[in-house]
Amino acid sequence: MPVRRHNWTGKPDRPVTSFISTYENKVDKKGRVSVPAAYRAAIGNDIYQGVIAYPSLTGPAIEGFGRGALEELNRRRFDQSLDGGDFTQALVGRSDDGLVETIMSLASEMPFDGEGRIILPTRLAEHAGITDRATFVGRGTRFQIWSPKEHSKQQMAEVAALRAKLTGGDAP
Amino acid sequence: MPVRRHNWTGKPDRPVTSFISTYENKVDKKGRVSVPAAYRAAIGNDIYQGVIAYPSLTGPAIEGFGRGALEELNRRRFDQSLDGGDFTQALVGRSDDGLVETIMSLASEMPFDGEGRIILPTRLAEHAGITDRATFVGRGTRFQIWSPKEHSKQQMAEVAALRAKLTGGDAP
DNA sequence: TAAATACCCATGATATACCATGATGTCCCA
DNA sequence: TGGGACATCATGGTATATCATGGGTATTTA
Repeated sequence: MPVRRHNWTGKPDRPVTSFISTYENKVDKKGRVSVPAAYRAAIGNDIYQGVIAYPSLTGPAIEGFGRGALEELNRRRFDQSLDGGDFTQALVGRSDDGLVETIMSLASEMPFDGEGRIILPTRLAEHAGITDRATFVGRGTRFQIWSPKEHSKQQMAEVAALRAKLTGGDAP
Repeated sequence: MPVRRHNWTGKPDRPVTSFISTYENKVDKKGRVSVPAAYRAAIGNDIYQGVIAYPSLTGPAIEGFGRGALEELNRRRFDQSLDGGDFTQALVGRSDDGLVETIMSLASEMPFDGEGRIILPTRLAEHAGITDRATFVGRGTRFQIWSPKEHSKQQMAEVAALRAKLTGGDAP
């Protein structure tokens, strides 16, 4: 059993690995989905082999991270509150920081099985409307999981908006 | 694959490489194309030996650059949100950052094989109308891949526009 | 004890690594 | 300066490893 250890040296010892491209995978009747191998490689250096996920607050999707990124975020949040002398926040949190804390409470750990699959918790799957297929969407520093149908709608909207912005206005 | 990952010291260990000139290469029936040796040399200092590409949002072409550039971009994005104390952005992204996030989802990683070739994903090839030949076009900090036919049209249009601007009068 | 989860092995499809070859370009020396 | 030796490059094909997927069985949890 791997011991949980953390790197407290202060600087990340790995790149913020990039999640790119989109993949559509099958959800079997046990609720398992393969995380795309490219994503696993990006997470691969984490001690904890799995992903952290929580329901997106802006749409019917699941947001996913490697555990390393999440801990990096929390560590820096903690450090910052100490550096600012706000020990109260470090200990009990502060109300106007509620968004991050709410997200933490909504997050789930989803460990890989031997083949690199995860089990989508029903709560998350329902939020994203995922039944038999799941679309993994790279967003650079994190990734999302969509139902293929919702995602194709979303992607068309995104691309259309960007194209309008690039061609409609005076593009650089 | 025991390839050592990026040590990510933070500063780029390579100059801003330049992609110049135009090359037309063959696409074999497996979808492989040789990346021009000159481009490979420009990317060569990257630890990741390959290119990142995504469909151009403004035309039938593929945009490409080295992977190192991508990691640098994402690392900065992540660090900035953390350093700026905007932890929410690190978690859910921000709407005005949509360009980067959409491109990440559209992008593909294309590693070199032993001979310096890449495999054009069908989605990208179709977007650019590439079938059996591909034209690599250097654009300075990045490059593009066109179907030869589309490219010659595009190039004629570009040259004509330039000529008009230069001869037709003094441009603004 | 039933249900849910973790662990193990199997398999077809596909992508990757590896090897081979001709053509073109470069360099060096007479 | 001519020409040959050599290196590099683009290209083609085949063997191998990896990946996504499926299912069975042990093991934990309620």
